Amino acid sequence: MKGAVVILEMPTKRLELLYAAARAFAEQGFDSANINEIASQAGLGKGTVYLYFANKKALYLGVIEYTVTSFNNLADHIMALPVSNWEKIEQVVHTFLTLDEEFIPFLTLWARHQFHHATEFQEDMAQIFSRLRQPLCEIVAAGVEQGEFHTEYPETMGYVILSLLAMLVPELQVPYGMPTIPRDQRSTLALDVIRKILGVNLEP
Amino acid sequence: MKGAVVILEMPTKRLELLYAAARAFAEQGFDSANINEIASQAGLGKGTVYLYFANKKALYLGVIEYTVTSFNNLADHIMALPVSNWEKIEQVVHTFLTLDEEFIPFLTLWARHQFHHATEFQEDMAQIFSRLRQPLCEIVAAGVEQGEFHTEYPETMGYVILSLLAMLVPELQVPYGMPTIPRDQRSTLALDVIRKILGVNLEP
Amino acid sequence: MKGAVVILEMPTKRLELLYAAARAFAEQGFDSANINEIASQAGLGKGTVYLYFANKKALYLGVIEYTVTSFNNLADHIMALPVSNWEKIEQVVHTFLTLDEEFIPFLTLWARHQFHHATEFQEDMAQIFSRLRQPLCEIVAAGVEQGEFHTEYPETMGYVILSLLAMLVPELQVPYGMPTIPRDQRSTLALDVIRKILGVNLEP
Amino acid sequence: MKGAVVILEMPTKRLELLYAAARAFAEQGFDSANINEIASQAGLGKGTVYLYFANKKALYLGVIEYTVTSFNNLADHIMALPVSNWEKIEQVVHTFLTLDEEFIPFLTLWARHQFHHATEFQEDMAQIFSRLRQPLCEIVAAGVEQGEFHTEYPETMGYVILSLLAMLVPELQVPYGMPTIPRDQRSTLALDVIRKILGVNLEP
DNA sequence: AATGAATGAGGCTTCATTCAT
DNA sequence: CATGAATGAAGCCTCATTCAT
Repeated sequence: MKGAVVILEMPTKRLELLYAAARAFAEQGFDSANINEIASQAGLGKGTVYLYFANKKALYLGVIEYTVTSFNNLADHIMALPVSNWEKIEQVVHTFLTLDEEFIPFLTLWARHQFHHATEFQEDMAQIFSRLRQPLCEIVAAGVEQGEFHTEYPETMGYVILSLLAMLVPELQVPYGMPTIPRDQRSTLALDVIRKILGVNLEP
Repeated sequence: MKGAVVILEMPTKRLELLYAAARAFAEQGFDSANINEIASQAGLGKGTVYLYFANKKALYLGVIEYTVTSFNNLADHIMALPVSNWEKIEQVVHTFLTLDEEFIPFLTLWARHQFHHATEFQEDMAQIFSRLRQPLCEIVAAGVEQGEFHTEYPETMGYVILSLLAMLVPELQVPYGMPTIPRDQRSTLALDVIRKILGVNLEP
Repeated sequence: MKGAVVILEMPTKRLELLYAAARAFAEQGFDSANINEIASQAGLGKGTVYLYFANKKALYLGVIEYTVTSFNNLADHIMALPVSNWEKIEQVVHTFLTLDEEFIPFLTLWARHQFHHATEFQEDMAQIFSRLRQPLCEIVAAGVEQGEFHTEYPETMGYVILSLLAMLVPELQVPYGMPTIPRDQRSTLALDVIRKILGVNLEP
Repeated sequence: MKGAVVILEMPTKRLELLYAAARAFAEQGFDSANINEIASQAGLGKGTVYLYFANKKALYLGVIEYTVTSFNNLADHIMALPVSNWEKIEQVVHTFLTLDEEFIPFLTLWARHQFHHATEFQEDMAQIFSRLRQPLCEIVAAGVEQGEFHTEYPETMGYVILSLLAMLVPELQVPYGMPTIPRDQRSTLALDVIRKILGVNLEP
């Protein structure tokens, strides 16, 4: 339950609820997910959910909130490392592609909102997501400024790279569509493409 | 109602229903979309919907089916052009980035299922999506074979390019997040990145 | 279509409608029966039904009306025969147990209302059924008066006999429950029981 | 609520629901009966019905199930009495003709299915009704074997007697049709006819 | 006289939410 | 803090009925 990303302090029950809810929302979507089932999965009674969250929407937003905070913790950690921009990118890639399994539901929900226009609560989501750091954007921008990377649209490239990473996580992809790249080749592939996109010179 | 992509022959009522449904499903998702409202939007009574589609699910699948067929028509057209692989890619990029406005809802639904693990009817969706051509994958594969492009993962790169294009359509993005690239720079940006990814030599 | 009981003059289409409706109502009940299906069975379009009957209820009452009239025709015929009361009973038994197959649905509807408190339109039904002759009641009453039969409740015994006859028609019985008496023994059995009930002396 | 026939143990709410449902189904039939109204009659909210029964059909079958069990309890009691077959018949007649008023709806539903080919759920009904004891059939068969009664069709005569009893309960009859026999003469009349049918010698 | 496309009232059912314990 | 029995709003779907042709 406490993956590397979890630093937030909160009562265990609330956390269990967030994880159970994340699984349900990721698998079934907001409307189809069932409060009763989420409660059971969290080892709680149906009514108890309402002691922690005002209603279903608040629970959903709580999950998203937790996701953003967790991602930010990871980002903060990487951004504070005393390494080159390229090495930071390597860190982000590695971190993203080796996330703990029980964090996948949060990743799924994040991807749904980050890239493809999920329908729930645009306004509230915008507010929560405004707090989300985009380390790749920051790194690319810094790298461009320092002449390490070359691109005219640093921020956009940050998102393009993010999207690339998302495509390499099979759990984020539909069963049909893209072929699955073997686990051990994902980082290599990703870094290879990123290098091309950012015009990074191979070897000095 | 008849954008460039619409070639299918069908009763006007059914078509109006598909467009109204696509708008509703894209905006609100399957569960939240309201049959009654869709009917009204299509200028029909609630009950009339059921003359054309057996139930809400069938309506949803009908929309997806229509989307796939429309995309395939576009793909067929481009793939039949007697031009180089790179020029075909230019065609795909251009077509994708200038889709008719009333096709956007279909595009939204497509993206939701293509990239991010929508929860609706996985089995039925898989069957319908198995018919979807991926012209970019085909073009990249052909280009690699003919020495025009260079990559070790042609199919994956096809999807990466697709994802890149999706990111450049503001209607597919959440209001927060990625900055919007001006309309007239999108193709240039896209082609620039694609060239790098595929290792295409810049004309002298 | 024109069994022995049909004497009423009416347009063929209306008659076909009555027969189709009788089959549907008998098999599925008033609520479950489907106007569209009845129309098809009668070789008519859905809308045409409403040229002959104001609505579903009127169609149902039309069927009942037709049933009553048909039964009365049979009764009138038998009651006019110049034979003994016992021979009239034999006639009724014979007629009842050898009704034309296509009259069975009407028989079913009649039984449903005669004996067991069907729920539809009590008021209207009462009015229509008030026209129904009960030849067995009349015969028993006459027989008692003439010393041919012996019972203190002639009318009730008329209904008891009627009920007995209904029990001997397999199409009126549920698939579980009462055993089916072979066709050729039904009259014998019925007459035997009736004789006992009415205290008719065996042989002269 | 607890008539002589009620022995089953079950939550009060479920029982109230069964009684309210029985009344509604008996009066209006399966289709016309309204779940919302049944719930109100039982002093419950609409949604509560679904805590006890999966759907309308299950509620209906629940009522039938309860009916069969109740009847069987009565039958078991009578069949266990250490008295002659004729006295058992007297018991059945008495019991049948003095059933508690609030059991009448169950009686109505029973009669509808026992005798007249109700249209609801033939398959499920057959299964439930296969559990229904027919004490009259059993008694007649025993009586014939012991030389107490005389008939060639014991089982059929059991049903004939049952039908006779049903005719003597005014609540089972339509308002038109058979005349109502005064309450205090019903047993006498029934036993008189039964004696004749079964060839029982009149006491000297 | 005949049709069937279109309609919308009505009813079953689900499930988020409440609240007495 | 915890519970789950009870609720009723909301929405899908059916089908009798209408009406333009």
